[in-house]
Amino acid sequence: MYKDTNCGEPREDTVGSVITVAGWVNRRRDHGNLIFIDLRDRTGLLQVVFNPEHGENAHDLAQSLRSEWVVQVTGKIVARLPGAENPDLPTGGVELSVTDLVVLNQSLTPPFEISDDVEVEANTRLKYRFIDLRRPRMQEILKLRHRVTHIMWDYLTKQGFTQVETPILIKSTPEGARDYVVPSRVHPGDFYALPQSPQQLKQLLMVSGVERYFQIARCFRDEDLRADRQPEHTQLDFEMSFVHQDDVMAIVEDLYTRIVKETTPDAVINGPFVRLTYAESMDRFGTDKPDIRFGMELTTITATAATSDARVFQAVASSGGAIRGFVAPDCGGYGRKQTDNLTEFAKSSGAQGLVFIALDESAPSIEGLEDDHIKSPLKKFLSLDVIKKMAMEMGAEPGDLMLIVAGTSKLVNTVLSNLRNEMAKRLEMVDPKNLAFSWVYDFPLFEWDEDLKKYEPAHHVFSAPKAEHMEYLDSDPGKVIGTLWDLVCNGSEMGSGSIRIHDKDLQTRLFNIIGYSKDQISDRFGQLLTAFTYGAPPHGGMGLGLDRFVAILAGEEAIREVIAFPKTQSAFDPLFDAPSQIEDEQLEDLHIRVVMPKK
RNA sequence: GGUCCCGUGGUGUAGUGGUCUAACACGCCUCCCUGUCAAGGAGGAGAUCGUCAGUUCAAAUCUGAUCGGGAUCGCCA
Repeated sequence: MYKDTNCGEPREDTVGSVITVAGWVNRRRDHGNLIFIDLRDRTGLLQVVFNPEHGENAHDLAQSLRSEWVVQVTGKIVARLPGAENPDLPTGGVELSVTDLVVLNQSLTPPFEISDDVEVEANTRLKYRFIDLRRPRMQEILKLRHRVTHIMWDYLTKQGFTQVETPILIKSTPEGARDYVVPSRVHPGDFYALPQSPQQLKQLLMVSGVERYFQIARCFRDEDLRADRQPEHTQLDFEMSFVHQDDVMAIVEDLYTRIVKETTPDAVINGPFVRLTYAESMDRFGTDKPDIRFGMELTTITATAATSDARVFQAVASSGGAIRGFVAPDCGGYGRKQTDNLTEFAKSSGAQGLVFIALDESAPSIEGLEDDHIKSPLKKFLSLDVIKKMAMEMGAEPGDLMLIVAGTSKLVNTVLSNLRNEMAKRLEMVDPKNLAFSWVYDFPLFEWDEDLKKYEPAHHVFSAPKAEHMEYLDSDPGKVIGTLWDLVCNGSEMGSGSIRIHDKDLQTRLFNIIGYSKDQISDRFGQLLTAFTYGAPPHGGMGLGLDRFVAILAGEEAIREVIAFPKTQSAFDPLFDAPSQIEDEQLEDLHIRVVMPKK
């Protein structure tokens, strides 16, 4: 070993001991005859002092030291001079008085400072990710992520789960996202696909009798990126036999609560997790991933609004649309600029417009509202009675701002849920330390796809319909509720699970409903259907996004921050310059010809 | 595919038609300095303002295109 002690370890009780440490020069303070170096390794910082009286050669050499050089130093741990202690460092009571210095490696001046409080452009950070990861914050996140997966391994092992690896080179079964694809050399013209998730594999493992499987599994999707989406992400994937919905939820709830408590003691986690049906969640929050840390729940006022003279409202109501809104408390004093800004925001989410009704705080009550208490672009179309009625339905008080959107119910929900989150952010209604988990369950099995004019699986095709809804499978598939749920935290989807179908005939019926042909079914799902004919146990499980979970624990918005080597929004890796062209010989081996797109 | 924001020494920012021969902080280099810890002091180097085209007597600044980054809708678990 190049060191017998870590930089973060020495304390007052080891004063007098002679130690050797090794690490990076974090900072240098050169006083001429006295040189201080903060030496950094994974455990922390240690001040080392070069004093010619204790090591002349070392002192001479130390004059050449620069940031990020890698050095090994030997010396004696001494107590700091009274008054020279540094209370900000755990090792701040002592320092290393150096007798010997070995330069293990020099370093160029790093492209940016290794410090948490320097914000560097994303591209530069990724190009020099190996340096970026030296920052204490990034080291902390890497360790946090490790601890999370460690607890998962430990906990699930104790619960009788077996970790099984599944292939990365598998078959393209296009459903949902676009596949990443790998050409085969041995089979000209054929391709593997990288798994979007190990869904079929884990179900096969249930048929194999594993009963309790888990994997920290890499999943790939060739879709456009977002702050919370990378081309490859990691999920805690698990599956259990002989379980019902509550059994699966109980495992996750216990596991996630433990992880939060053990890794992020400052966080305030709710328990037990809130349970909402999909229908209730859509009704109250307009989304299936509600942030339940604040109120401002949505109200439907279609009937009342339709009685007004506002043509927008009448038109929407008569065409079967929805008029909904929520109350932003104490925002009745918003000026033109602020309301314009909100309208702009609503439009960016797809709204035609945003109707607001500001209620002046000087109004004695809702009943006592007078005409000049009200500000609204639709004021002349809304009678005082209608406004009062809408305010009462929505629970508005004098001084509040009512925000209303009209349109198809899907659009209204999208706009209002985005707007609700935005208002919470602007009004600083959320404490970032607060982790509010909820289970959203009873999802519909299918969604009508307006473009394709057919039903699409709301989650995936393997979820079991509720027994009591079987009768609607053929008559009205949109009505069928599945044994299907999501885990949601702070408005972000953390994972989804279901009780799966384990019956060949039922699974085939589902495939038929979403319009798969016989050939497509046997091509993509033949192996699973065959397996179901050999004694498949009832089973269910979940896939839980690890990156999002760690990001929430770390208080980061983008999962990029919790992935060691992430890609940019255009799925590019500036560190390796990937993707890149390959040699002609490689293409030839793979029987591939490249056709560039026309400009 | 759409919309929006950003791109100025190594890093982060200021400058939004002429006074820019581009400013500031940090970093970097040289010298001085034995108690600093975001050390201090003195001096110095370093940028054709992402790229290309255009408007103009004059462009970092205006326009268009393009490239790159980010946010978001579509898309996507």
